[in-house]
Amino acid sequence: MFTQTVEYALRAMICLASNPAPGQTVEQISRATQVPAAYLGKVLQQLVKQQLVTSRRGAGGGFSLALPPDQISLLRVVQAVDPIQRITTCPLGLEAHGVRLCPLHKRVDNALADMERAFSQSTLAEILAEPSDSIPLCNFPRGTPAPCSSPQPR
Amino acid sequence: MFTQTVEYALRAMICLASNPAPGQTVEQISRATQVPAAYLGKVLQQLVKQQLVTSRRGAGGGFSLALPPDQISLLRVVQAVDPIQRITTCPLGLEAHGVRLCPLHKRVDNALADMERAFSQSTLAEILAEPSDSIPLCNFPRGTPAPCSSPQPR
DNA sequence: GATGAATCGGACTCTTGTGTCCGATTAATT
DNA sequence: AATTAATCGGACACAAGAGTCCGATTCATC
Repeated sequence: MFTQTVEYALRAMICLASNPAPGQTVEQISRATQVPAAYLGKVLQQLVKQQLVTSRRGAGGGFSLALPPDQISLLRVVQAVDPIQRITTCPLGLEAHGVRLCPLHKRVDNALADMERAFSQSTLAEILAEPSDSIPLCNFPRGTPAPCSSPQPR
Repeated sequence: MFTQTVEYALRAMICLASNPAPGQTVEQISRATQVPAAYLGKVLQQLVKQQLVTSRRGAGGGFSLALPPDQISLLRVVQAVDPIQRITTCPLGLEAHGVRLCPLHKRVDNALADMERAFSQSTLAEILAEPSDSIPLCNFPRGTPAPCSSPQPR
């Protein structure tokens, strides 16, 4: 249903949002999100190009959010890497349908619209603030000693 | 978002449902749905295997619905050819998450659940019965002389 | 200025979805 | 029995998604 890339992008954005210090490297994000580093680089590029993320090259460089986490909806992330294509005209190209979709495509498009709405309604900030035993990307329940953002030795 | 195959399968099922006479051939369905005949054959095979469609080989053969149209939901068609994969366990394999999804994956899975629900609620029969100017697969507004199920010369 | 750490971009590989083609099989008709 | 109309299955071709690799570039630090 969703591409790997969308899943990866969401993880990366959550990772960036969960650590206030700017400039996480691909390596760091890769470790936290368990996304293959080389591919993660590509995904981050797309996010940079869509201006959801900023990057700095060279030593001390890395990636940061381009906006505060409460201003980035899941939808924006999804649209940045693999846009939800709404059905605007009849896929069969039937003239009689045109913009007035038939009942079949109307339903499919409505489902897509619901999806958009759902994703537009939650932001990175909201997700991180939500009280839950499971903290995104973190393999420790809330309140245990080792926080997920602590550097892990390799 | 949805694969071509899902779109094709839905069209084919609507086509079968819209014509009560059993045994439409790949050629006929292909013409009505504008799906490449050779590929449509593959898609129909999947629907046969999932027991939504029956087939008869040889002269006079073709495809028919295996169930009355009011007992076939869009969801069943979707699940037959490209199942919506719900998120049941943490995609990162984090033990602390397990079945208790984190807020991020919870939201994604909720969206998938909404999708399932939406598609489970409409049937082929309902779609065909819906009053609308646009009749599925048919390039003529309701009430015009040439019905979509009439045989087309080539 | 040299070194090292990092992103950036392009080229490549691998897998999967989409689509074609054809021979084998099945069944109705003549 | 021969012919014809149809599904069925496998092999192949092409394109796009997923993932790897490496050289070029940028920038901080020594």
